[in-house]
Amino acid sequence: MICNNCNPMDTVKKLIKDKGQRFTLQKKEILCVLQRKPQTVLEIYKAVNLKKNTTDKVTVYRILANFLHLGIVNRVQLGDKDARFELANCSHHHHLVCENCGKIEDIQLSEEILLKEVAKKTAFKVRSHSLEFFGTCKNCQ
Amino acid sequence: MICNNCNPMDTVKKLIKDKGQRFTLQKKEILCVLQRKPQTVLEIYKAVNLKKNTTDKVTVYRILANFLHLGIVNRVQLGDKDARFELANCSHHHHLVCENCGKIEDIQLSEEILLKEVAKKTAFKVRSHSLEFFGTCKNCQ
DNA sequence: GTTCATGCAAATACTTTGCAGACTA
DNA sequence: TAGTCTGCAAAGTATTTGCATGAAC
Repeated sequence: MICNNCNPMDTVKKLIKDKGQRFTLQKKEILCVLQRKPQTVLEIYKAVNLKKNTTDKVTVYRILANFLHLGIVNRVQLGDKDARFELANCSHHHHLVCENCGKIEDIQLSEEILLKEVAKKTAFKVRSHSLEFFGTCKNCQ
Repeated sequence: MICNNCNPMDTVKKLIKDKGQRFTLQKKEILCVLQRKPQTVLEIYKAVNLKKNTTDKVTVYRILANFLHLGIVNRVQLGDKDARFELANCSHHHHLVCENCGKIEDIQLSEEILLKEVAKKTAFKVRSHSLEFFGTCKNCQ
């Protein structure tokens, strides 16, 4: 959806407008916040309202649901209870979640071997997969 | 914790008793239900009360929290919103989640290669990982 | 100006806590 | 019988819905 090689903001703006929807201040701010890392609804809500109150929590829920539907964001589950949202980049990647400081790093792996293994072992047709690692980051060791 | 080669019920009973806790009817029923597949709190609650009402929803929450703490169950996130609980078997495995019928199959893979790749690429120390596949099962194709 | 999106209030759903009575060992 | 566990009630969070006002185009 959103490619690393192009400006996410412009790509998303076009996508939204093409659907006959409005590109509002609130959507812009949430996109901006999401550029940093995968975040929970609460984290996004707080980040957006850090300087001045611009966005209601209900609006965050609604915009995220909308973005999810349009494929602008992905929902990821990183061990803990609540889901996180991250920009849907072209490049497929996985996460390294530090159990000590909560830092989330991205990593790209060659998992084709595993996909082949699944294909060989079962009749299940894989559409997507999620792979997350939990442990301690460099700083926390 | 609970090994495939031994009777889960007896193993768990011993584990609970060793901690000075009671092995109640409610715990027994929840264990029985979990033997089938990973399930959400609501699914477990309904399954347990299918024949006759024996267990309050609050009790399901409490027992699951207790089991989680004792390592009797694991919490797994399979794409959808709510967490599922499954018996913690000796054998590490992953899941094939059918997006059509919701069926969940277990699969064992040789993922050492990926763990080595992570070790080579970063300084992150991996303690555990989760790997789930989403797609369509044999029946739904 | 038209239409969609947001904010507020309130409803609904999910999860946790407190306490008295019931049950396990 | 002692001490833990459960059920019920209620509090605390999280998420969704309805509707009038405000913003985008």
